[in-house]
Amino acid sequence: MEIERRRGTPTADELRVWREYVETGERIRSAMAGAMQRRTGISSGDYAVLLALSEAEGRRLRSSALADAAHWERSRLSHHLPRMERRGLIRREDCATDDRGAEVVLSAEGLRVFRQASAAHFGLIRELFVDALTPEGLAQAHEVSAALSEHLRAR
Amino acid sequence: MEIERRRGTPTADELRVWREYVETGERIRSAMAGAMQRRTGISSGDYAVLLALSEAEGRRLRSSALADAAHWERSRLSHHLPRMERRGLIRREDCATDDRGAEVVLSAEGLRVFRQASAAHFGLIRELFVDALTPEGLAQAHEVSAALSEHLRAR
DNA sequence: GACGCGTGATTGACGCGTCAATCAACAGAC
DNA sequence: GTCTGTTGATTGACGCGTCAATCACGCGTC
Repeated sequence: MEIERRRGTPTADELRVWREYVETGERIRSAMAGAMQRRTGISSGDYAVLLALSEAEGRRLRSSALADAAHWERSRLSHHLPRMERRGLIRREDCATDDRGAEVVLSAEGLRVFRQASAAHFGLIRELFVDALTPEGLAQAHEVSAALSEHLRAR
Repeated sequence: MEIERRRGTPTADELRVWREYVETGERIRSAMAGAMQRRTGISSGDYAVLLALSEAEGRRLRSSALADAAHWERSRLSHHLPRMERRGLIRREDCATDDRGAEVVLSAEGLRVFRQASAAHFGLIRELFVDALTPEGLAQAHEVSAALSEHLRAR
């Protein structure tokens, strides 16, 4: 019966599509990360932080706000920021209104690197993703992602 | 802010689909990894190694063959195997025909864990992926992955 | 003003991944 | 036999990510 069948092991076809989906995604992310590193010297993580800061009021954010903006755990940020600070991309300042808090500030160098990285990032999105797909393909990618995403959300 | 379309710069729509694609993929992988860890106590990496070994002749492989089967770098394997050995999932033996080589052998415990993990793995593929998609959605996922994959290959 | 609790942020331990360097053993040329 | 270059595999340094524990401050209550 159908309900019963749906609960079982995926078919060979379904498994094949799953594997394709996962492996392709992995290769694309890895290609993106590698090319960003080579072309601009920063990682995807760095880029996410720089992006969030560049869009913030005064190019500065409380570190928890930064974590929220990038969908990161705070502890991940606490590990990552010292590495970026060491390279002069950001600096941390004490928060005026809350002595517990820290503010993360985009440095001039960080802004410069970010602008450069953005161009590379957009170029790579086109090279790796957009150029690979027809307009219908892009629409399909949207539908598939939306379906998967909605299913995850509703879980 | 005026958005001037330049060669190489994706449109807002294209960017949105890209972001959806990447973020959804990330969430699915992370959900898979987390659930596997919780339900079976092993990571995706462990699973890949156990899978390759379980399919091998005599449930043993030269470590380079194992690396190839899992599409891993050898050094990654060299770091990973001691962790798995410590937990009794595999053991390493000297290779009879080549004194440089090592053979990785699936232990009885490793096989037991693998069988259990396989069931969980298949179940999760259905829960996270197959159940989210209609048959047409599955076909679309295949087409999109194939197009992206082919584009990457041809790059 | 002292106590208790929630919250902002960091730390340490550990797993995971890549890269470059290393080391040991093989294989062919001489 | 011994060079020489190649191959199988490991190591160390470092970046990255999560989890649990911790520290420091803010704030309401008494």
